[in-house]
Amino acid sequence: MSKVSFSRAVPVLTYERVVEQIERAIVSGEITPGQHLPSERELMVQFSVSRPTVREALRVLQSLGLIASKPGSRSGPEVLSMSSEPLGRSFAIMARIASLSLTELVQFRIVLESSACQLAAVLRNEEQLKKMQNAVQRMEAEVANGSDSFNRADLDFHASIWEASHNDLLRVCGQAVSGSILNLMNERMERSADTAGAMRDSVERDRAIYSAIASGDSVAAGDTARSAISRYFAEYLDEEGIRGLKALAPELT
Amino acid sequence: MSKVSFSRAVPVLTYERVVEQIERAIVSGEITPGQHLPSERELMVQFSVSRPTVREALRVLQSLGLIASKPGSRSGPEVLSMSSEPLGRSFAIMARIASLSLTELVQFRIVLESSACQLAAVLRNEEQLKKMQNAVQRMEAEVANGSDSFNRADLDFHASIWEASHNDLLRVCGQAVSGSILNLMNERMERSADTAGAMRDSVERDRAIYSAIASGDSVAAGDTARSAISRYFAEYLDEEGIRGLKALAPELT
DNA sequence: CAAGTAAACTGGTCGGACCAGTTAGTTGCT
DNA sequence: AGCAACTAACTGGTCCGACCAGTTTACTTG
Repeated sequence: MSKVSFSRAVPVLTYERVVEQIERAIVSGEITPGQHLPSERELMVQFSVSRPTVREALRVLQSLGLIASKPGSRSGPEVLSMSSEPLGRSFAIMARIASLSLTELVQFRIVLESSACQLAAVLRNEEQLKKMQNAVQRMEAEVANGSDSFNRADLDFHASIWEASHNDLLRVCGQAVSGSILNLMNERMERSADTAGAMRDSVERDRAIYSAIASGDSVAAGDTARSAISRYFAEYLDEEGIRGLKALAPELT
Repeated sequence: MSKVSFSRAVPVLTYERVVEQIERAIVSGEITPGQHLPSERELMVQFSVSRPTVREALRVLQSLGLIASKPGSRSGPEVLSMSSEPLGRSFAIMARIASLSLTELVQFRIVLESSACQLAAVLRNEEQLKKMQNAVQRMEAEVANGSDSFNRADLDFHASIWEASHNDLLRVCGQAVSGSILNLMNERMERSADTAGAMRDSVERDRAIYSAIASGDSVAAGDTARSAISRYFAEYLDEEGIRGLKALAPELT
């Protein structure tokens, strides 16, 4: 009684097979970032397909963030190293199209960012700690100078946390979802933030997170970050969202 | 002293502008999933570009998971509803190309899966609970019947947890990273699992997680999942990975 | 009126062509 | 001989026109 499981008999498109072959060559390390693919005209003879087909395949690979084409370049399309851009784009699309609720986004961010703080508390080095401290101080100084430079300092602070977590996956996803939340909130409501009071609250929260990370207490860092973010977003969530939040951050009660 | 900030003067590619316009129309809800775009020949007159240009744009949108083209369809490319596939693809690519370490992947999975368990403990309904129980029982029954059907039951169990978390973002990312871990481990080492003993351990772990979720205790559910996954992967991680794990799962000590 | 067929579409692929930009090799000048 | 300017070759971006195989629609025919 051998269980045979047939797979969908999908028609094979020519350009897809070109994509497959090149993608395999890249992810397998056969071609490494920085190297160059053959030119389109060279590829069309190697694959025995027409140039439009080659170009459609290259466009797909480009939208996956795997390669970049530059006209005039004598050396053909360049193989890129990782970039968070296509992932961020997917996140943004999902957030907007996929009926992804603000609740889900906020929960996701809480999970990622508090975990990053836990990791950072243990893995951060002096240089990264210095960056965080510097960013917090700049936030403090910029409270009076309008929201633009303040927000930049705020972003720098969070970026240094991601960096200190030593986990690129956390960083990329966290930053992507943070951006999506900003977009979603910007279009849903007037940003009630940007007032001096809200800025001072932000500084206080970030300072608390910084202290916990600096002390090396991962539990405290996680708890502080969790409750800070939770409290910040709680007012925007519905009842079920609040219940979920309490499950993620029991220390809120 | 007004701060002007110039943006990169990127040359505007024709097909990119077509992508932009269609993408905007889709994410803004102007065209909803299930509806159809005009045919390629119709699009080329609307955009005043040639068909190759239209096709390159459609290929990009297709690789983003936004549309699907089917030859012969009288109604043009269909606008799709969300799918996790492009996101999963991005994850897989990042995992393999981006020098993403197993440590990072495992940390990420622990964070997502334990959080899903916390949420599921509070938000799960009876039907989802039933699914989990059913899956665990099937795992138990299939221990003797080879790894194939056992793994299927295992996957079903985790899938029902994701479902019960009521957070699609967690689910998509969690499943994507789980797949990447499997791939990475499969090619790095012989799968030492699949033995009856390893299967029984899995059953025991999943049963513990199930009990915690069923009891509605989110803290216990999170702790159980965290330590279960951590213990499972600990042997594969390096020293820094272990330190990070301890930061994420203090109850391990 | 029903069944079958033919015409009018669809997307997939191909070949050839032109343009603007970059680059490398060559030429010409000092 | 060394260096600068120029030219020719090649790159990707865009376009045109054409053909094929498949599906859908509408018409013709029994």
